[in-house]
Amino acid sequence: MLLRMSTLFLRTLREDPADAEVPSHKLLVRAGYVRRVAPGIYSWLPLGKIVLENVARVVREEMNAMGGQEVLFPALLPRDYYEATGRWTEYGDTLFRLKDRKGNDYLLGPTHEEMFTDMVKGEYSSYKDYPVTLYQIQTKYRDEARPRAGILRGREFVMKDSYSFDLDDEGLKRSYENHRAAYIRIFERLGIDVKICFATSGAMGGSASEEFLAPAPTGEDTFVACRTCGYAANAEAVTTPAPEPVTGERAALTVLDTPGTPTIETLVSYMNEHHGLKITAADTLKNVVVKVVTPGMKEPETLVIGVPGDREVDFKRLEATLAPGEPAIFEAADFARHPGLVRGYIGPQILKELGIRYLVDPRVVDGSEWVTGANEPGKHAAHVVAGRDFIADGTIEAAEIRAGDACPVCGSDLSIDRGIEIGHIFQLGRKYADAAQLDALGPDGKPIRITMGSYGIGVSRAVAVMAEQRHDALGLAWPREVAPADVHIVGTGKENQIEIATQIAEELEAKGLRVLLDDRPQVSPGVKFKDSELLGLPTVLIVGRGIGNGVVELRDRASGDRAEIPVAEAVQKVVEACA
RNA sequence: CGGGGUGUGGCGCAGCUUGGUAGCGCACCUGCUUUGGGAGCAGGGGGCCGCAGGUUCAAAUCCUGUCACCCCGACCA
Repeated sequence: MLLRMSTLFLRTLREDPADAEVPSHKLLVRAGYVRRVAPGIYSWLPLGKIVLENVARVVREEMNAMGGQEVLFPALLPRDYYEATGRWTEYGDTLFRLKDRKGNDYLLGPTHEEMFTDMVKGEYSSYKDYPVTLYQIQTKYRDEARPRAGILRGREFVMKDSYSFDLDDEGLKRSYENHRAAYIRIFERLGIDVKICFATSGAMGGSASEEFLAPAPTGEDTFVACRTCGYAANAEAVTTPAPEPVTGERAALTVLDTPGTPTIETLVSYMNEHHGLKITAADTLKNVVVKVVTPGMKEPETLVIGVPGDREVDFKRLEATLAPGEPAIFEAADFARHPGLVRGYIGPQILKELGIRYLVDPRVVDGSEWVTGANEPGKHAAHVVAGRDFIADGTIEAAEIRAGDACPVCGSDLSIDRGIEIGHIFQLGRKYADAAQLDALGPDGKPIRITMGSYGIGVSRAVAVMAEQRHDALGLAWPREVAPADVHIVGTGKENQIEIATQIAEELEAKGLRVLLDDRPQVSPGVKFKDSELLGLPTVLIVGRGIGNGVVELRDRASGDRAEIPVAEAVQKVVEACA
């Protein structure tokens, strides 16, 4: 492959586009890889298209190697497939819906569980056929409430999704592990740094689930990691280790006057100043009321969450643990309907009486002692002991997490970072097989319900992730495997440099290298250098002023290393550099 | 959906307060010069100022409405 910039359809921009915030968006647009068409919808120009295809190629090779078979479903789908699983309605506004000329409903596929399941059901019927893994690389459509960050999160994106179909749980586990191993290889080849994190399975349902998060400051997901034992988890899925229960004699519950202390902060300082206590926010028990709407339930449930007073309730974590129930803030009107709940002075002591479910942070173990509300305006209670003065209905992971929190596996300090979800694998189980009645006929003539796994990789997102993880002030720096070409040859000067550069380029092409040649006449060296850095090919060869002395310059984009080498050795040296 | 902001040649922006014949940089075209860090000089092409209505002798500018887009939060490969 030899691309000549004199004819290449490419225009780089000197300035960042006005709508770009994140590095990948700015650079991919400036370097002429993509152009925006509509919110969250982008076109791929020649160089970008090559990168995208390279990513897809790597994914395809590894999926085939692990035994996957590629298929392709339409992006345009009729409604009825999604009606059976209830997702026509469940998916809500995120689904792109349209009608054909007859007025029938169609949709643009946001994901294809139904199609895969249906296809397998249509073709396979014996236990002898299983297991099987199918995948596709397809454009997906999701009408996101707010697309952002360019390619990183569009409404149209390319995704590899695969599904494993197994006869039993052990088989599913095997398929899952195979995918996990394949994903590790894929991201290694793509040069994407990933952290494999325990995850919640969210709207898809299912059990075991891990996310591949690419650490990046611009990431939308928060995850914790333990340097000591390697534990890593999405913030939504982190578990809090419970301390040992506390035993022994305890002071009796005491109700104290604490006028004007509806917040933890005011409570702590009042207690310390007026009641001679020495407490911090962590010694208080904060009780947050929410109402939970569960699909299928008429009335929202009133629920009280107890967390240590120095921590906020993290709504994202709360939602993840309550799913499919949806928590909402308890408003003034709700308090009005529950006179037993005194805003700012709620204590768990009376919740049983009120018939309100009470869930606590795992740190609130039996025997732990707290300062909390006394269920009267201007009054709090001290020496409130869990298990004695109140009994919680269970624990809940809803408190915010912090750097330094204890690792649930080994107890070391956890760090917190942000990452981009680039892959997700999970054991779906039998949800879709149940909906589709997907069975195999067993050796005993009885049907076996198939169990499925679901595995995704954001292919177009991977392009943005690489840009996010591998760039500097000057531009992009692609890993070789996906770069638009192996080497960028720049010919600059008023003598015969371009001719020589072209010769070298042709020789390298003959040796099987992918070459980008800057043979633009009348373009100043500065422009060519800037472009080479912006475009970010891994190896750059400059055929310039050194030609008089018989030397050219070899550069490594990522490291910045430069070396002068004799022209005669240029081809050989480039081949070595690109090996 | 809540909050903030912006719509002016392909891209980035000024002009709007105080109405008066639309401007700058990049990109593009022509010529000459230049050639190792986004070149210089000269000349040139390209814009129903988001859309609709209104006020006015006159609207990019003022008023009303409307649409779109961007950014921050709740949802997600």
